[in-house]
Amino acid sequence: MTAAAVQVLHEHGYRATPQRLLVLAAVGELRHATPEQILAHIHQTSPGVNLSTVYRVLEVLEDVDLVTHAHIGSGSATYHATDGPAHLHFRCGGCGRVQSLPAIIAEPFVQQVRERLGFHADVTHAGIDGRCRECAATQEQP
Amino acid sequence: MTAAAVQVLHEHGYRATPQRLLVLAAVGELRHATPEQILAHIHQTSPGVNLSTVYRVLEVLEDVDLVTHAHIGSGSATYHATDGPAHLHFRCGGCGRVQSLPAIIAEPFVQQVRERLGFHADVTHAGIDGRCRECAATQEQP
DNA sequence: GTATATGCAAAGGGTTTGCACGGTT
DNA sequence: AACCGTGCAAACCCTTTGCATATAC
Repeated sequence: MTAAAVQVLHEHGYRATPQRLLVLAAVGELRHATPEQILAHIHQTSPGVNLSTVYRVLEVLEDVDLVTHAHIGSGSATYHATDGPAHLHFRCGGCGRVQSLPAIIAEPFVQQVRERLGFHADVTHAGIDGRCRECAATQEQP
Repeated sequence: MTAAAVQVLHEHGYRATPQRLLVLAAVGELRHATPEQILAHIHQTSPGVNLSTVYRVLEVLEDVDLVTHAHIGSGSATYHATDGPAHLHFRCGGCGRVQSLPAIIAEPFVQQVRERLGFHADVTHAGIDGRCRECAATQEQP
């Protein structure tokens, strides 16, 4: 898969640098990671990489559609690979855990919004806040 | 209504200061305003008010449930009064306009998420990105 | 060899905090 | 009169940017 990524980068006129492949690998392994988390993961094996590089690399990887980000909660954006089908992000305000569901389940909703406002909603871009089963049960506060 | 707000503040042990009433009024008039926008509005009549006060006041007003905020797009949170029924926010990535719909239309979706994950989704807290009718038609880029 | 990426450090926006003064109760 | 709330300034986090060096092509 890393070979495929090199391919994609080249096709878009980008160079395949170690940092770019490291970030891509980290995103793939972590699923839903912030830039800081990605850097921390990379530092376990490659301590030299810089945070600003992670930001710049993520921009490139989004441009070539290997990665997307979603705004979840109030903190940093979280990045994830665009390998599988589009999905929604549910972030628990109690424990911070992020769960996913295929984006298709929101289709009736998206359809209704389009009918009523003419608005084309991208439900994958923003995470949805709430409480996971466990935290809802234990009434934890955020 | 400002008298009612004074009442609510007092009930929660907060003082009814001019700044708090100014912020509440601004939020009511502006609908969907960022802290900066709220401050700008207030400065038209009361130039002395400080931005950090706006932040602190918004925190208080949220605590007593006179105001809520939603994260829309990548910028600052936007605040709005909790007078009407809960609603969803749709932000156009083309023109930046924010439209609303009653939150009830998302109930089937919320229900389905609860069934499949046990997750209690708060769909009002995060704005939904997309394209409004006009911008979707003209294919504008963000 | 050349243009692009990186590391570093500094700047930038938005938000929070410490402190002394001022205002509400 | 007591205490809470404000203004101001500085600190803070996250993200972006300028520049010289390093590196993929």
